[in-house]
Amino acid sequence: MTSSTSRSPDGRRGDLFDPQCPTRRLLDRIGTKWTSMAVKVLAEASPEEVRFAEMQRRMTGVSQKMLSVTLQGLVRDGLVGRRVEATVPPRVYYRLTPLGLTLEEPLAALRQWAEEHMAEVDRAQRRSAEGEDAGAWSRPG
Amino acid sequence: MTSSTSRSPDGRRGDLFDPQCPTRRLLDRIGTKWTSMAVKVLAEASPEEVRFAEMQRRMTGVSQKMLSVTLQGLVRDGLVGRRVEATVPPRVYYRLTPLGLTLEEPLAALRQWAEEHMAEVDRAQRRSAEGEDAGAWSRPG
DNA sequence: CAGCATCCAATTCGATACTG
DNA sequence: CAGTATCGAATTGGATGCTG
Repeated sequence: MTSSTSRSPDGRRGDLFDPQCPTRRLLDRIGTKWTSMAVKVLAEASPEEVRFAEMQRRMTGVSQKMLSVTLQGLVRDGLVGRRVEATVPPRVYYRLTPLGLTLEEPLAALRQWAEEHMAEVDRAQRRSAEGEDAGAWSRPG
Repeated sequence: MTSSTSRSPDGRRGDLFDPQCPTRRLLDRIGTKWTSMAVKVLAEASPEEVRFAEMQRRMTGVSQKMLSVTLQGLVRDGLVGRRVEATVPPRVYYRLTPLGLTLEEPLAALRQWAEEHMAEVDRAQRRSAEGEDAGAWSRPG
């Protein structure tokens, strides 16, 4: 109800195919390289907090900048909470909010799908790579 | 099948933090702009097939090129099947494979989350935009 | 320690033109 | 109709240097 659906060029219903659509926006977000990984790290620790450096350690390959950007986005979205200890040097802790925890559920389902089925995807890819004609879904037996 | 998490070859933490990891690869894929929307369109039609032009019509804003690239990826992954009618002009039909249908389930869960919670995300964003100090996750009243 | 600013490389996307 | 090819724009990601 935030914005009353922008008009599609062909005037069709503004389902989820506008850039404004929640699903679209969510997928845009979790599609960014490090977001879902950050959520997972925080979910695993939950309800414990995790410090910035610790997160970077667990998210192999993430740069300081990208972790920072990613967490900022999650905090802005209300999915992650941020707590600063004003010590020297400062310590910053993150953890999932209750809202973030609810997101972890469908995200975990997606991970499970990946672990169960990506091998099959790999096989399909290999078949395609071999120039299999793949007459479609009715394979000549 | 579930508990045998994919371990990295080097036997490290083995979790899902290598680029090779299935989850990572899946998220990379569904994170691309049009993939999940294409899956949704095909899922809605399933088990009926959908023609190329019809898909483009339903996916407002997608260009021919991007739809083509998106569908090629899905076909290569074994998530979508493709059938060509050798007429003139030719007709090409797409539909989800059984594997693709199983992906639609967790994807639908994600969409549902988005529809239920993105309004809350919007509110959080607005609060952030107003320069709320946000002393952390313990908010007063 | 945590994070910002800047610059640069890589990828993604879209518009356009062309083909069978 | 359903693509392919190509180019340029926009977005994204990564490395580095600097700050409190």
